[in-house]
Amino acid sequence: MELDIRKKKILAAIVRDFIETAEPVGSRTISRKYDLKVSPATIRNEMADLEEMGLLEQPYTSAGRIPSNLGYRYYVDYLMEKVALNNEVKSIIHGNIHSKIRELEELIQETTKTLSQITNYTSLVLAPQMSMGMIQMVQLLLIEPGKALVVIITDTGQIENRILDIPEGFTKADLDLISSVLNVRLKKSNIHKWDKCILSDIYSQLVKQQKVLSTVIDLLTSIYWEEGEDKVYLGGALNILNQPEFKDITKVKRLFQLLEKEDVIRNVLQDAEEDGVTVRIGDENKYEGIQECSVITATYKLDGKVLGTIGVLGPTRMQYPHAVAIVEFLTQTLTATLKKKIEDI
Amino acid sequence: MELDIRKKKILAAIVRDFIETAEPVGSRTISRKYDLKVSPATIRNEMADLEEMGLLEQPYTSAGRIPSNLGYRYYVDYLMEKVALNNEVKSIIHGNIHSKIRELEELIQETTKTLSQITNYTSLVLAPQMSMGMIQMVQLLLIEPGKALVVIITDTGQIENRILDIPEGFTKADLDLISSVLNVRLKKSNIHKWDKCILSDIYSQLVKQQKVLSTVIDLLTSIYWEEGEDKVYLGGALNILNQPEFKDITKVKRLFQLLEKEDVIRNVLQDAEEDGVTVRIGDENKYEGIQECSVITATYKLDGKVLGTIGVLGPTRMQYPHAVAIVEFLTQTLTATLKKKIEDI
DNA sequence: GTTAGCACTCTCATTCAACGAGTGCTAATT
DNA sequence: AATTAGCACTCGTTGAATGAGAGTGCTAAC
Repeated sequence: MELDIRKKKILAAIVRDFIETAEPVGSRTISRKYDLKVSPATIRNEMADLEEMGLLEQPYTSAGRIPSNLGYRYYVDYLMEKVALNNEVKSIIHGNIHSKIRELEELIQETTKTLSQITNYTSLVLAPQMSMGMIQMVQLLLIEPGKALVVIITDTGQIENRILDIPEGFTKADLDLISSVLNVRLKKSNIHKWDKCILSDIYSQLVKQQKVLSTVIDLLTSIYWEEGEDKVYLGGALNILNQPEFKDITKVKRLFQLLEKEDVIRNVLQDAEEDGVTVRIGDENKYEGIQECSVITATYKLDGKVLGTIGVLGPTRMQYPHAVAIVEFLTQTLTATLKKKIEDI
Repeated sequence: MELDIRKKKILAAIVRDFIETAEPVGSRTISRKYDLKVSPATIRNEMADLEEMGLLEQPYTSAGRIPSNLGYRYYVDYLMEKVALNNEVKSIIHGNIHSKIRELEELIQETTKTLSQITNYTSLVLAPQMSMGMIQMVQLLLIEPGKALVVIITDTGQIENRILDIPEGFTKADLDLISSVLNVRLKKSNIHKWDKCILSDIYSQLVKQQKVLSTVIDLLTSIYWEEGEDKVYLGGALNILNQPEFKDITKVKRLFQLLEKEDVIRNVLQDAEEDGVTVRIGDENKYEGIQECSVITATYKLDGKVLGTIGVLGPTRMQYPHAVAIVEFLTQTLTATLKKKIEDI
């Protein structure tokens, strides 16, 4: 859909004004507030065109216009200008999200809180349950024949446990041997930096226990990378109540009933594109209850691999430029912080 | 405050009617719906008296009456009759809360959910973080001189870890010895049933390690009894939105902002009396945001010791008899279920 | 192509009256 | 002395009428 320059300007003005005021925008307002150097009458004609194209809507005859979902989409795709975050916001983000936070869990909680606070929308975050520390100790224990318990202590003091199937014949001595070799080789090492060298070294020392060993190594890695499903974080749900479109309690209820379900949030977030910021406007969302809302998402990464997603949820009448900028900046900060943490260790 | 029989009847009728309809109750309604065999005029006189005593209020001149907080209090203390729960409700409770649920955590979650479901109010539950299982394995590991890790596996598959200070001189061999003795003696035993006999037996076998041993035993016990602060559970928060008194979004917001804070819920619940059902009506509650609400609480126990508290929160215009009955029955069921579980093990 | 002018539409807030539910008081009744 | 019928009065609610205001769409002029 190609629009001439003036139509673009008018559409942008209407979207901006409506986002700001939540009131239908009239031709007069536009020609007064945004200096388009044309009379209201001209703007009216253009608005009629834009409505015909499906970019604008009229709540009722002879009210002002409001953007349709398509209108928002056009605005987000072609009209919206990138805003620069002011330094205050940046410093809040940097103050809250920094590499001194030791565990991923905490980092994510902080992110969730920060995101909802600075956007004034509801924040959604998806994160793997992953530990960031390095190994301080590994110990394999025989629980019963064929079953071993692997205990890992990280330098952050976290203790992780896993139960492992082992060959029936394995004795306590075998496990102790594996434990001691692993301890010597892996102690104080960052699991994200293990390389072929270290690993083959270990394998050569434990030829006999090779099979169990590889399972244990997999296990150690898996503890750091993922344990079960990604966890969902929700912040600032009450911010929704500040939006005039949610002064009706039944809408609030419908939305909250959705947000109560972790699956829903998970699905919403997994809808994000791998790169860049994704904006889902109104009925572009799959769930009925959030089709009066927009969701802005982006992923954060570690070693080029997508770790999780952050997002904000607000009314379709959302401060897109601002929210997009924040989501973008926050994922970048998060990605950078994670990278720094891994390197620091 | 002593009331004559007729006044009591009238007060009870007004409270009941208002709880049901949420509309101010008039003299006519009472004489029609509740057969008091007196005319509206008489009832009017009585109502004027009751208002003077502070038990009733008039929203505005010549509207009907509604109960004041004091009126509810009188109703709850003297007028309300115990209702018997119908079998359907009982069987739902018994279906959800039973001794086959292995872990306390799960039992409590189920309780929270059930409570909000059958009352249609918001449920609040306070529970210790305590494990119900018996020990399958105990192992002490040397992390570094002076520090040991205690790993406990319960029969429910839960794994618990604690770090323990030990004398510097303690060797791996010492710890292994303690581990093996504990394992032999405590395996498959229910920690809630340990008696002097078993313990002194263990102590006699480990004279040398006595000091560490007693720490370990304390530790084992403490894992089962408490680890840090009691945990707060919240269920059916959205039920609040069904109440006509919360059709105003600002009230909803104020309340939700309170319920977001675990401390608040903890305080509200810790306000419960140790025995029986406690009802806090309106401004009897300490927090301003819930002074338009009532909270009904009761404690559940294990071995005569209070373990935690359950409660429901609703508008002051609450189905007191029903809610009290449910809270009472649910704590009894919970207490009985816990007892049964301990015995069964 | 743009704009001024104007009639028209629709919402919103206000006013007003009628209504109804309910009270409080008085006087009559039991 | 307690109860009740009767009645005037109060106050919120409802619905209709009204006018103001915002904004449109169309036409004709620029």
